[in-house]
Amino acid sequence: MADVDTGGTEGVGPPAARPSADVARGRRPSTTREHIARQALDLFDHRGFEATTVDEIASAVGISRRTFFRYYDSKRDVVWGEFDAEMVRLRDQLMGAPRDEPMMDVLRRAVVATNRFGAGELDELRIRMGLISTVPALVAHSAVRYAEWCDVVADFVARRVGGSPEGLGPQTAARAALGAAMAAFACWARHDSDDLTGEVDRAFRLLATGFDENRLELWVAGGPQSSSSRA
Amino acid sequence: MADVDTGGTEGVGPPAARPSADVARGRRPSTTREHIARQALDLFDHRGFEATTVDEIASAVGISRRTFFRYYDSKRDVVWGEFDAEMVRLRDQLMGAPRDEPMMDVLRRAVVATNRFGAGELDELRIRMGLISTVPALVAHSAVRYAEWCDVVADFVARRVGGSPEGLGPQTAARAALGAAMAAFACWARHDSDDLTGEVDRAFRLLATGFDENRLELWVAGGPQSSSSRA
DNA sequence: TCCATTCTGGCATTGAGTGCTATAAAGTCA
DNA sequence: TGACTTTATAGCACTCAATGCCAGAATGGA
Repeated sequence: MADVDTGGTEGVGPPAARPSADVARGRRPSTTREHIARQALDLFDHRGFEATTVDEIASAVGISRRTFFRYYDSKRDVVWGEFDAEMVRLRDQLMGAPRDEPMMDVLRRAVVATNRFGAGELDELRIRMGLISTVPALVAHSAVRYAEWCDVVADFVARRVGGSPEGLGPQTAARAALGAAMAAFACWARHDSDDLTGEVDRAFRLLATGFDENRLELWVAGGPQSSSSRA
Repeated sequence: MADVDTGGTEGVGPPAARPSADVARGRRPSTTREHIARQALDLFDHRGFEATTVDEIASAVGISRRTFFRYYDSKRDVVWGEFDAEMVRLRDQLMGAPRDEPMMDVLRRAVVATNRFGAGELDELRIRMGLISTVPALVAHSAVRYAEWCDVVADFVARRVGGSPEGLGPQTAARAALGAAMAAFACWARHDSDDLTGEVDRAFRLLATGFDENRLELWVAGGPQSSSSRA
């Protein structure tokens, strides 16, 4: 697990890794991660992910191929945007929850909370999630990116039930929760459910009730919505 | 999802795809998928997956690089061996279960049943699973390979609870079940739990009870073993 | 022997990703 | 203004996975 980070971590020093030093020294970056991501997503959306080469992205942005790889470690990583920041938010949500709130409730609320987006972000997010859940190379890469997500959840579960985060219990809970979240995102990205929050919420209710086939109200779309689903 | 199959599916015609025709016509294959897999796994185990090139595998087997790619679509696929055959077994297990047996029980039994291995296979399996759950490139590829597994489970769940296999319910159940299975395998491959069946069994009991943090007996290793865990 | 079939090997090509180096652009300090 | 340091960029060379193409080897059948 050594290439999970987003920011380039190479010999010299990547542009985005500058921790807002006192003053801006040295040559200024000629572009931003966001700008590259926008151009790239546009190309991916129109021509397809595999059909778009890094050279094409670079020249669309107006930088060299080599510079592209200083902003993103790989072509795949572009689709993930600023994923790391959400990881911090997730951890905060989980660790900050009251101790007496049921574990699975905390988990559901945390995932819902970290996935609340403004109307302006939703279009781009749908493109991102659509790519991630359909393009084989990105489906594959998602496993690596989501490993970090799993670690955070496993830590949380281990605190609740005791034992090591590496143990079977926390690992199983974390990976199952990941599955639920991925299913919600994929369904939302595919058909035009305008209620991402509701999908996440329903998925986690199924998870928390052990997928009881007798509680049909949990399985039917448009079932009882949680209060938090009215974003 | 177009490159999920194991057997090479290229222009000419792959060796392993021959459906046992009447007689053996044409030049005979100079090796087998199994032979290649053995040599490759040996190299991966000793030198590491990334440090082993396809050229090295090919020359270890005594074939050309080009021929390697006629037996396996990619270097990653070698680690997966004959994964497709198990997919058929899983589907049979799920579809053949009595209708009145609880859904999650069927699922648990099916996964346990499709993962029963002889003592002779366990060493190689542990190497395989260790690689799959640690090497980033293989962790990534696992998402693509397991997509098929998810489809099978989602079909089964959809039959039980109604609705489309693409719907949120079946997708969530399938991906969560996959998470449970992966956690069990990873834990077994990492520390030397000699009881793969037991790990799978425990993971699915957690899943079926909604990860209830109050039922501590489910979370503790060595808790109440199911009858089927005595392999 | 001729022929169709099947597998193999070599060659060329594409595309991702990395290491190295020279250079451009910016601020700092004298 | 002119070194000097810092930071970012471009270009080149290289490795490696993967794919298409084609010639040729091995095999059985007519």
